[in-house]
Amino acid sequence: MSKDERKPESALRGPEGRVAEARPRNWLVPVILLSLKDWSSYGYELMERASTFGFEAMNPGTLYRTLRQMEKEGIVESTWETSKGGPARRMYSITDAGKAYLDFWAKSLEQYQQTMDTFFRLYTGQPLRPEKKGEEKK
Amino acid sequence: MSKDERKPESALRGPEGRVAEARPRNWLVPVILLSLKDWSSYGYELMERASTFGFEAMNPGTLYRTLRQMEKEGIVESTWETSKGGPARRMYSITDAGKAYLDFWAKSLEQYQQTMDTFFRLYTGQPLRPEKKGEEKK
DNA sequence: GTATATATATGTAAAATGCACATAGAGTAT
DNA sequence: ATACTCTATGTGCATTTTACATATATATAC
Repeated sequence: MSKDERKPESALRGPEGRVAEARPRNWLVPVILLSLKDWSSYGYELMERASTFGFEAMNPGTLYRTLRQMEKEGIVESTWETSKGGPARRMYSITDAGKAYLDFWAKSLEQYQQTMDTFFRLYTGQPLRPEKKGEEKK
Repeated sequence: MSKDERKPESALRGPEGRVAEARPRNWLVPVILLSLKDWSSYGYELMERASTFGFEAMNPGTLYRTLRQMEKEGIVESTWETSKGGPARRMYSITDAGKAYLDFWAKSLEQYQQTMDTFFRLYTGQPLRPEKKGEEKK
């Protein structure tokens, strides 16, 4: 990735100028963990792989900072790799705690997919009916 | 909803204490708009309805602030309703701009779902394979 | 009258994200 | 040799989003 081909990552905006992009929060962490689950890797490479998940506009600062934070939390660990040509790389690998976290996250994701399905059904289909005065819950 | 049965809204945390919730950012706005699309409503009621979308732990402060902000942006509008018993309610209804915004958001949400599907397929199924040195893209 | 449910709101802090910039090794062209 | 580019990692600061604690007021039930 050459230094000037980075796309601007300013968020999409809807008709009213408000940000209208369904981006998950904390998405970056699970993406990194999933990547590291099978092959250890380093920041620069992870950045490129992240595009697979729609993270094309990934910003280096955020990625590197997140990696360091994740290491502090014990879900990844790193060592310097100086053997290959070019600048040294900090090679990251996932820890057992990291795997556990990823599993946990995946479960949470399942739940959220259901929630979004509900949203869509209501959006495209039958309207959301509120209780009337006489039939309040309990 | 009585004053003390509010659940703590601290986010779900994974094994390492890290937040593990696949909720998209700014989720609240489309949820409100979808609710208002069919029936005008007010904050307190919206809060209860929001639970339908997995917003059980919605916090009043955030909701009311968001509603005011949305009004400033012109995607909802409000009037005071004093006719009914109890404290006055600020009744909100969706504007045309709000409908447009909701449509816009829904499109973005579809993309988001695809991204999550991809994530899930990679998580459960075939591993994510990085290019090896000899076979770089292009 | 005082406790409770209803209803709206603000002030402040913390967390997440974005943007701009800084640094440096190694290879390639001039 | 030196300038340029690609690779690679990072920091500082601002903004946006979300969370937490708390304040206020009206009506009804006891």
